[in-house]
Amino acid sequence: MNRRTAEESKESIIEAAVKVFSEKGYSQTTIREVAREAGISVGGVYIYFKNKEGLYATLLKYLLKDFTDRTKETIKDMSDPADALYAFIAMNLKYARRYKGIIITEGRDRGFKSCLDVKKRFFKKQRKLIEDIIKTGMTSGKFKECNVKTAAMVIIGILRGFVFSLLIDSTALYSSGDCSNIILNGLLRRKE
Amino acid sequence: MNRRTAEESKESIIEAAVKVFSEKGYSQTTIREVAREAGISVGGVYIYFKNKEGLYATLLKYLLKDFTDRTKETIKDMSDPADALYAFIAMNLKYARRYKGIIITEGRDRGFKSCLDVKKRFFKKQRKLIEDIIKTGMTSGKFKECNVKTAAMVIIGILRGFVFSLLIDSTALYSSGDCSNIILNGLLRRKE
Amino acid sequence: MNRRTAEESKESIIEAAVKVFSEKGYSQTTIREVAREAGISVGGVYIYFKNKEGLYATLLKYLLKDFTDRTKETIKDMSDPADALYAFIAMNLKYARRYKGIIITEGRDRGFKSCLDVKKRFFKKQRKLIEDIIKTGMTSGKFKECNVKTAAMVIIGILRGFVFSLLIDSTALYSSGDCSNIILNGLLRRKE
Amino acid sequence: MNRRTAEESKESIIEAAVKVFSEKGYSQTTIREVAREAGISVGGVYIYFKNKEGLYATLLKYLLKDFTDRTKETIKDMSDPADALYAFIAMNLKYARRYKGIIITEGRDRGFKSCLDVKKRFFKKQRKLIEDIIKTGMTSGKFKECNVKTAAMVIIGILRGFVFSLLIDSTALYSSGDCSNIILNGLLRRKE
DNA sequence: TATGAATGAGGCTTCATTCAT
DNA sequence: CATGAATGAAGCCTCATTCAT
Repeated sequence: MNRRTAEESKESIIEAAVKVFSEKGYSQTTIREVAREAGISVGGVYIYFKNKEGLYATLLKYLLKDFTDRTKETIKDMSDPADALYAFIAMNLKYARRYKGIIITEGRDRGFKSCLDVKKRFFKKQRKLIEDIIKTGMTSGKFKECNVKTAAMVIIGILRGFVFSLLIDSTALYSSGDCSNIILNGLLRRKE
Repeated sequence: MNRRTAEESKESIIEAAVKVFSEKGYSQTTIREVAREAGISVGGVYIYFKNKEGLYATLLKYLLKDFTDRTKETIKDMSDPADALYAFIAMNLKYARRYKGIIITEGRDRGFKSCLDVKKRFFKKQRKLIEDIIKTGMTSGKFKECNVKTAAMVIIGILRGFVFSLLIDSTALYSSGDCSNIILNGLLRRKE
Repeated sequence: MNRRTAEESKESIIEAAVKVFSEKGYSQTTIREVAREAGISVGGVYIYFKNKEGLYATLLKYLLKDFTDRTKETIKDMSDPADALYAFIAMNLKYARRYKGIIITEGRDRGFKSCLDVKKRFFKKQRKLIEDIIKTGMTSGKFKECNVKTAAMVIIGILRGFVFSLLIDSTALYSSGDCSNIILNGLLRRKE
Repeated sequence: MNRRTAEESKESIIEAAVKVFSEKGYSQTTIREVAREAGISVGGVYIYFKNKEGLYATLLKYLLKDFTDRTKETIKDMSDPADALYAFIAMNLKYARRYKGIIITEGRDRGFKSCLDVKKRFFKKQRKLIEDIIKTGMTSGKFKECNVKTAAMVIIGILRGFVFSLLIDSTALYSSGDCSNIILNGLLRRKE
């Protein structure tokens, strides 16, 4: 009846879930809709995932790992920290647009330990990436001295904020360039 | 049986709703719980509000207006734009901590036109406030020349991001001071 | 729409539950059917009972208490222990016929601590009643010396067995008289 | 892939089913679990059995026949009816402990005509065995005169009750000896 | 206005059974 | 024969909303 292998089915469910959760958020996503989108029956979803939360956690892991990998790959060979930061930001904004419903998650998933852990680990990795960029910038003299950890958190905050803004306006907001520019230069006039 | 006036009842419902929605987010909040918190019956809520969405929209209006008013009041007499920006940021972070469940809202409320409009209007006002600060800074020569609108949006993004970060770590993150510092000075070393 | 008071509704649900559980046993009873039998909606059942298990536990308590009370009342004034034992047995068989599906419960409810506790307490009371009868009989010299506790348990076993037999044959089996006779006299011929 | 013959597979399924049904009862037993226990696939079960009910009926037949055979074998050469009755009771209690989940069956299987028939036939055989013992006892003058059929049913009831008691207390109850003693001697003091 | 019992649609999940391989 | 992915009906439970009092 169905020609797919188990692996294919599981993947199609994850992909469907990415799509639906991303559009609707956790609470508003129904298993039925994920199943329909994946071309499988409702019961079929439960062959591969323990329950809704388990599906969501798996999807998160899958998505965030993919994102981290791509980001690392992109940044890897950049020597100029400003370029790297720019690339990092661009990458984030791109992903954010696509997966806003997942990145920004609603209240309920605070209760899902499995999801929280995945996210925390992800954000730790992200912060590490930014911290490395900033450190490199400081070492090379291109960035000024600052508290690396704090700076990294602020930048992550900026990016998160972007995602949230998308949920409200959904139209293009500031571009990666504008964003990077402010982060790099600040608002204050240089005394020169 | 109940001594409250209609106005009092309505207000107590809104206050209860602020509390509960803020803690649990939209989907996880039940009318029953709001009613209990407000000391009114379930049916009573529907006397004052058409439905859950209507209650939420009203609450948003109430909360965001209150916030805008307070912010304006705080900033009003500050002459130094850096101070004003700092105050603005501090105010935001404080509110964010308190009302994270409402500020960050889940997928579903994208579907609530009434809510979206309220939020859009609020963010427009907020942006206006920041833009004014930046303009003042630029006029006075304290801030460098930049695209005011974009800068304002980026700052708002930073603040939104902070709220979201709260939902994940819930522990203190960066302080208002750290945040302001980066926004004002940027990461790049000044050539001097 | 519905003129019943809350108490009436709750009672009608319990009565419906007694009927349905008794006919079908726990697993095969659906909340929907209980609700229909009680003339209430499915959701209505959950106003009064936390869940299926809770409804079952309540029903058990209700039914078993009623039974214990009636039994005590019946036995109370009987001076002849043989008469009392006979009455006790008759009472049991009568109830058993009516509530076989509840008295004999299936595997699953072994997992319901709340139910088990109710049943254990019930059986303890029952045993106590029989033990008192036997003791009285022994004191008066009408019953021979024996291990009271064991004898009581055996008698309870006999009665339980009767219920179970009903589930298989459902037709009348042995009468209370036959049953009492064997318990009282045993099979062995008296040496005289 | 699988080296078993058809017969071996079928047997391993029955044995697995005996184990699982006995532990969990009919409703709580899933075909999946039986299959896993039997080391066969879910679909494999349906090769040998029409459906869950069919498997259960077969299992019953298998189990009860085995029991009847062993009981007959045990009793066969006993000349003293009291000894035989004692052996019969001991045998029953032993089996009951092991297969309580099957002996005591939940509501649903009342609907399974196939199962009912199997059980009825089994109980008829059991009763026949007891009746023979009692008759022998009466003929030899060891047992007093009584209604053989009724006495047999009461004894069966006692044994059934024992099984049910196990489901509630699960701890040891009365021993075969205690049980036999009461059945043989009754409670009433002999006038001597 | 106020109450809160009642409704019923809809969500999550399980599981006996089927069927393509 | 055997596999196990897939199906889909059905069960439990929740909750926004209504309405008789």
